Amino acid sequence: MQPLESVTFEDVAIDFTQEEWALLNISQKSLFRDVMLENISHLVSMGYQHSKSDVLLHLEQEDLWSEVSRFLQGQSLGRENALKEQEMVTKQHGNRKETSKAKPVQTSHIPEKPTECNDIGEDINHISTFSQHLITNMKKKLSVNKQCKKSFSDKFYLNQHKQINKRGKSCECHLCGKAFSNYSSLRRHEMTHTGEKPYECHICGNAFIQSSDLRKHNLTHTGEKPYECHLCGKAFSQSSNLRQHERTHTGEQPYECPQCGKAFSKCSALRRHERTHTGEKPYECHQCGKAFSQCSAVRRHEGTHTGKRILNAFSKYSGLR
DNA sequence: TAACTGTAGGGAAAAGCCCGGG
DNA sequence: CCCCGGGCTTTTCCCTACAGTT
Repeated sequence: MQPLESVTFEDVAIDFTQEEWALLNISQKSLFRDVMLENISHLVSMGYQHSKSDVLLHLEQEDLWSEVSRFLQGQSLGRENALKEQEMVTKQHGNRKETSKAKPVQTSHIPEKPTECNDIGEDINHISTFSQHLITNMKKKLSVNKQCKKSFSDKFYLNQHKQINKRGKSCECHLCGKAFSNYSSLRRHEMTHTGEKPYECHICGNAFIQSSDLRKHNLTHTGEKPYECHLCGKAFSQSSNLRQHERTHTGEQPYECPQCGKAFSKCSALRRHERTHTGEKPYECHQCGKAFSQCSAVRRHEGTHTGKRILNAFSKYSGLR
């Protein structure tokens, strides 16, 4: 059995820059706290010999550090060491910016701009959207770590798991935790995070991850519709669209509302229906602000404003009123 | 009764993503 | 490992019909 010291704090750490940290609200910081404490406790429970500097590099937030520090002291430090280390902590913490800079770049969240996430290559314009995005990624990482916790119950397996990860042969995405049947699938999936799209349409410039997606897209330029309904002869560019259409013949309704049991032939119809339960009205009239659950309902309603305007104008000029 | 609204059926186009086989 | 074809899922937009309400 391999010694356990191959496990490092990096393996379970989640990093935030100070800018990112500043964008989080209280509950988000609290979630971060929970995640970090949970991860540390997993390591400690497995006999991880933590070094404070390890931990410090990942915990740049002052208030969080004091909490983690107390936790670690309670968990595994002798009273003697605790005092010594607290000294060391204060020193390092005072220099944390330098320490942070000196650290090799291996963190997953170090955006160059506060509103750009390198994790998935997304540009996010709104601050609240960005912090929400950060927290989503954090939750994803938490779920990954939770999976690890399960598998790490066996120390031998933990080491195996680490070796596999080191070799990069795991078919599990390190960003979202999704598992794949083969390495190629994983590689392709990773493109969805990196934004890499090697197949570009020479007509409109749209790019795609897979060649088959580009081919599918090309049909929109050629107007080709190779899939024909054998019942009514209607043609479609994609087989799935034909299948969708065929449900109008078969009456198949595979999408069922969990609330009332009503069934629908397509997913979007169910989504739309579900808004009648939630009361969600995402579409708003530009003129009067009235909200509607369906886009087309707003458009129809907006027409009544236009109609009124025309009527008013007519009345004005015709002297009626 | 007409106007308006809520809701649902369905068409169309397009994209994202995964799997299995060659 | 890559390419390809096939398939599933989802999204967005649209038009329309029908029933209920004001």
